[in-house]
Amino acid sequence: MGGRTAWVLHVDLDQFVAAVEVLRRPELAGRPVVVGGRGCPTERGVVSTASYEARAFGVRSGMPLRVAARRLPDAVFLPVDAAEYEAVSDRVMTALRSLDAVVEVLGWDEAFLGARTHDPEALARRAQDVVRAATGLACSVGIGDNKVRAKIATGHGKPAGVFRLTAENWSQVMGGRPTIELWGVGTRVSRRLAALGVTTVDELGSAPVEALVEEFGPRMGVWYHELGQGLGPQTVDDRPWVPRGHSRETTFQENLTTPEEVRAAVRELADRVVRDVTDDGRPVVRVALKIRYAPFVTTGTSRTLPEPTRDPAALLEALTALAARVEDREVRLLGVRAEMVMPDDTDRAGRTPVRGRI
DNA sequence: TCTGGGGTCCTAGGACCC
DNA sequence: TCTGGGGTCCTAGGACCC
Repeated sequence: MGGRTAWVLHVDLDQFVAAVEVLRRPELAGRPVVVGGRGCPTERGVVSTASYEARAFGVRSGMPLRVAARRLPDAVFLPVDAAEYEAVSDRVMTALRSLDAVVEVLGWDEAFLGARTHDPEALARRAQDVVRAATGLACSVGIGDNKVRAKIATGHGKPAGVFRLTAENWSQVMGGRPTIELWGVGTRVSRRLAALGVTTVDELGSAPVEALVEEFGPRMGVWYHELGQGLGPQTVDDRPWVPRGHSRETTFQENLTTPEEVRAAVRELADRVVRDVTDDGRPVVRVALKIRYAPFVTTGTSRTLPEPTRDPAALLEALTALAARVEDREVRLLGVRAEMVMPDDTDRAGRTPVRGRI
């Protein structure tokens, strides 16, 4: 089919978690809905997703629930129901797979589509149609000549729209914007860039790569330089994601104060992680414990096992042994993690250094 | 304002080996 | 005796994403 060009589309559900809640409680439509934690706005926890009505009052993802409740006492506060979002997400992805495109799942509410077509906008509209037909949910679609541009384009299409971002309009659309609007640049990196005199996307793209490498290292320095030019990977990969590990963590509503409490909590988390890796089926190579001391100081400790093992008793022993390294101070959070052997055919080479698949 | 939970990947320094 | 350079593994910490 000569002439068809390769496109990357990025599909992103609009206010996914809040929209799913409204879907099963239609009476909430039009009301400010805030989903987060256990749904109790006086507890420790943050906003997972706020509906557009709640966002109008300044409520944002990541905001402490207590702050959200102060801004918007009349909002509907709901607990996170991961099982429900996963089920709806499965229907979304199944709908997308009915299209003539390669589908790479990025998380509950996001996917890349790879396709060769004359009319990417038509494919985008079809994606919106099949998702709406299957679930009743709206999504936005970014169209790009690579993943970076497609992903960033989506934000310009929200809500429920389609936006195209390619080499042609990259500089016009993004050139004057702050670096933090790039996918993979957060507050820390944008601040370090500003210290180098780089504040806009165009400035990042034209900065000397040596200076970026000196500041951020050989991989990240080069990656940021390319990001500034809108360059990025083009390959959409539909192979199922293989997790590197499993972890469980909890923030305690009241800080733990004794070693006995810490041991018991680690034990409980370790039980769950051992169940998770047993379900997964691969041997564990490394175990780790994350500790957040009061008021908010995070640290960690880890150990590579003498040899990979699937034995639940040995894993439990290795995980709980890490608890002995916790200092005798008030503990706000504990987290337990196990990393597994990766199958031989997992190619790390050439992978995007953009993190966070889920 | 007072900061979740589940992830991934990168960097740096020290240990150890050749 | 005083000292190189490179490679790999381990651990801790940092940053980012959804």
